Amino acid sequence: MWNAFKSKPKAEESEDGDSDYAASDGEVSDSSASHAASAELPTTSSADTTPNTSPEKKVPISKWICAQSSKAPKSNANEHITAKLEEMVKNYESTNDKWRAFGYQKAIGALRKCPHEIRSWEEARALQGVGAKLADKIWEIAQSGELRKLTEFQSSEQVQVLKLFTDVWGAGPTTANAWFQQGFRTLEDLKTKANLTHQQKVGVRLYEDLLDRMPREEAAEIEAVVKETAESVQPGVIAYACGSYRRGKKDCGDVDIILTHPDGHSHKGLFGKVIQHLKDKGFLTDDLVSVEDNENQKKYLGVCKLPGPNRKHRRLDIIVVPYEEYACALVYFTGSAHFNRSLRHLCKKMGMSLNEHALRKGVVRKGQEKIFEGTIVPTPTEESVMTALGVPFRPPEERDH
DNA sequence: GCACAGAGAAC
DNA sequence: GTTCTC
DNA sequence: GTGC
Ligand SMILES: O=c1ccn([C@H]2C[C@H](O)[C@@H](COP(=O)(O)OP(=O)(O)OP(=O)(O)O)O2)c(=O)[nH]1
Ligand SMILES: [Mg+2]
Repeated sequence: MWNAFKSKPKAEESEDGDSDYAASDGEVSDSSASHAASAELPTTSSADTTPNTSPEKKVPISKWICAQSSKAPKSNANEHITAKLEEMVKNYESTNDKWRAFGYQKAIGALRKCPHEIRSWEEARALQGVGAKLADKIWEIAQSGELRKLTEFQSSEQVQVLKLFTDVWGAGPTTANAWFQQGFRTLEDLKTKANLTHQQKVGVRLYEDLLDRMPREEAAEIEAVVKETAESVQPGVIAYACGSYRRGKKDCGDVDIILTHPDGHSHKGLFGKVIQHLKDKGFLTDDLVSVEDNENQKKYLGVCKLPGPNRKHRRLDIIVVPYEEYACALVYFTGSAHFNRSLRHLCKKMGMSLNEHALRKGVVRKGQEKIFEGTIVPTPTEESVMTALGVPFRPPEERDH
């Protein structure tokens, strides 16, 4: 029988990441030579290699999405197209075809930024990230309003079930497919017959609540609870909601809170205390990722519920970071994920590296592998992280790629 | 044919 | 080491 | 999926 699931290439080291990101433009792939040419964006004006200080490689930055504001035309003139392509992304993600999903996501970003409606194949093909295959599909939608490939997915029981299962927190494509192969088709099957990890049990039990997004006002209430608790445990603590909330989104999938302390050391031991206080209050209802014996705990992922009637369970993520890493941690935790991946990809092209801990220069890689870590570039602020890369500073609202 | 970010935690 | 998530 |  037909199998919609994309198997992993057998051999070693499959790199990876996950499906989505990209979008808008630039960020072409890679390989040796510095990009130089490439057709590219209308905005590309040559003469824009990074003003980056000295030794790093010169890389034109105008085409990288992290160097551009995410602000798009108020109304998406190609909504009828992007809606269908978004569906395709979900289908491909659930079937473990992450790089194909990645490609679609990139094209969607370009379509969103496009101020006019795409009507012809040539218009579509001219967009960064749209090749012949996607131009065919975009043209098909523009012409007929339909996408046969999407209809095909919708009539596949396997794909529909994989989507249902990958929406369980803690279950990805591999697990979802294993369940499908075992004959499971519904959440009830999972509850009664499947082997579930702790995370997946919580995910099934709170399935609906955890798929829901909350209004930002509710996220602000959750931020306040954590902030007050942290302050009571360690006066002077810095606590902010990042993620989509900090980017100003109207609704948030969860609340991402960063904790640190300006004295440089009082963040130590904070984790255990804050989590314990929140549990004593009855605020946290379930843990998803939380290190038992703390001290070096980096993150807490769990579920909370505000007091009172008619409240849903909400996902809450907390990270605690040393003050010296605050700027890089803020950039990371504010996102978006696409923005981060773009920024990190750009770093890599420049012979640098960026993670939630630090920005490094003089990094030596052999292929994908890092041979020498390089040295830390001091970055006291978010702005310093971006300008060190030659990327214009963007406020959180403009990093919503 | 290669690269598409980089890391923490659960199992 | 793989899977999943941020 | 795209781009090189
Ligand atoms: O693959 C990922 C996922 C997340 N992040 C960072 C950016 C993101 O903004 C932040 C918080 O993650 P989350 O999944 O909560 O994303 P969000 O941007 O807050 O969106 P949502 O409203 O769905 O929570 O962590 C990454 O760097 N890579
Ligand atoms: Mg979030």
